[in-house]
Amino acid sequence: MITYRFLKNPQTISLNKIQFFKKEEDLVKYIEKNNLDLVKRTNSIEFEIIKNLVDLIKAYLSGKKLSLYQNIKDLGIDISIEKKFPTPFSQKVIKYLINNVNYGEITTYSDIGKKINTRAYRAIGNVMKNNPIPLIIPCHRVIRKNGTLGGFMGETDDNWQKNIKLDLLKIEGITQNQLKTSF
DNA sequence: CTACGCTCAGATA
DNA sequence: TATCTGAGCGTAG
Repeated sequence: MITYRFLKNPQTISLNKIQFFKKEEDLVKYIEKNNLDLVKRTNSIEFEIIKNLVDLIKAYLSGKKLSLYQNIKDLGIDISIEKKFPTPFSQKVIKYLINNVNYGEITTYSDIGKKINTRAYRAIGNVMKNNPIPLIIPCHRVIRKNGTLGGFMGETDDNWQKNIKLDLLKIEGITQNQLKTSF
């Protein structure tokens, strides 16, 4: 699910979150709890932008080699990195990730630490954990130094969320032998 | 200040 | 190999 706000001046959308749900039931609950407005707005600028965004994500998921981050910026969609990552440390991590880890590449928490000159590997993981827009900010491309996957969307145990991380890497052409185990 | 975490290297069996 | 332990450090409360 993608949540956003529609901005009036200039007319564009501000991306809020991208979330995954294990069951449809969980999605419905989330919508009710947060009182989300699901009305379709055809024939509007808003609809056009959203359609472009969804088309982009679908293209990416079907294997088209494109930088979601760059393409989405080109659509004029507001991502507000600085608001989503308010601290200097988290901005360093995310900016490194965006600017240096391209489609089909993987890196490790340890590598990022070396590049930004810190040993706070777990803290780097915590930044990723707080990434509200996975896929677009490609934290799925960051794995552990020993070749195992590491966590994804707040989870470190073997579960559906790590499978999503693995699926995304497979889509980008990462092969099993670039990872240590089947996980 | 305390507690926690998408980590890591080293030790142990 | 698998599991445990402490170091390490940014962040939220």
